[in-house]
Amino acid sequence: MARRPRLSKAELELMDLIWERGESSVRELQETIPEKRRPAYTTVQTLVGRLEEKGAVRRSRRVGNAYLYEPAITRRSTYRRLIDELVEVFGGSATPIVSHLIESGKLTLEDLRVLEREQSKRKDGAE
Amino acid sequence: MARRPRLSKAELELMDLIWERGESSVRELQETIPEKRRPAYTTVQTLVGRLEEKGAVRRSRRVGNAYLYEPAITRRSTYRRLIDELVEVFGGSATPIVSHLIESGKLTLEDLRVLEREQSKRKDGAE
DNA sequence: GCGTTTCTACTACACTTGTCATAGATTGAA
DNA sequence: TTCAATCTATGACAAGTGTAGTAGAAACGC
Repeated sequence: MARRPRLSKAELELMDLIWERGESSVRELQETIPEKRRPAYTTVQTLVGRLEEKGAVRRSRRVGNAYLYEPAITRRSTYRRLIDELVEVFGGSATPIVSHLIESGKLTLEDLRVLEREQSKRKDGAE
Repeated sequence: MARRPRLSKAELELMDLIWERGESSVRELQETIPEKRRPAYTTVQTLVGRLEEKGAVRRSRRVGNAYLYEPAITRRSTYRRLIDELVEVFGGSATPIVSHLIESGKLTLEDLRVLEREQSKRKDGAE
């Protein structure tokens, strides 16, 4: 029911599939997961059930004897929440996070420049 | 024992105090926590115990009948791990994280420019 | 219509996390 | 030396998470 429920790691991964595929059955979701780390059918079923309880997905319709599920929250708001929580750990400040990203090589100077340009442009448009 | 153990939220907050204060007793840690959200003494004791099991702190010495604990891992490597895990959720890409930070207003264009300049400088120095 | 397949509903269970209580050991002070 | 204060050791417990099994309902193929 929560607008931005707290999702666990496994739930998040499942949501990614659901956002990607849209309306899906438990079977489809399970088979979409690469075989190497594919959990049992009922494991996926349990996770989808929990996602439903949390208001992250809803049943859209029925096909055969199976339910189809669709997202009830957006990827955006979910990721947003994740990041907000990380920022909180960092005492509310975002720059240390970016510094770490740079140091770990995950974010290059070039990435920064692109982001900066994009942002300048957006700002221009807005004014 | 792990070099970069996985710490829970409460454990992380406690580590922050320990990094801040250095060598500390359970009592000192507990009393350092703002009264509004200060947990019971034994709660802190349990958390410190778990941190010790995880290899995040170690007993440094004894004062009176109490132990003092000191960090056994660095803040840096710990934060690094947190961020690496978030990046993983984002499919290994860091730029969406920065985009979100910008959108949420946690990171300004000015922050970006500063970070970029710092990074350019560091790179110059390295070459 | 009836068996086979496929779903859902429900239960289970070990591990982690946040929270704390109780019991017994250690100290410090009178 | 003995008692109150303070620690440590240990146990407990509810909620959340990852994982899966079983029972019974529903649908599909013939």
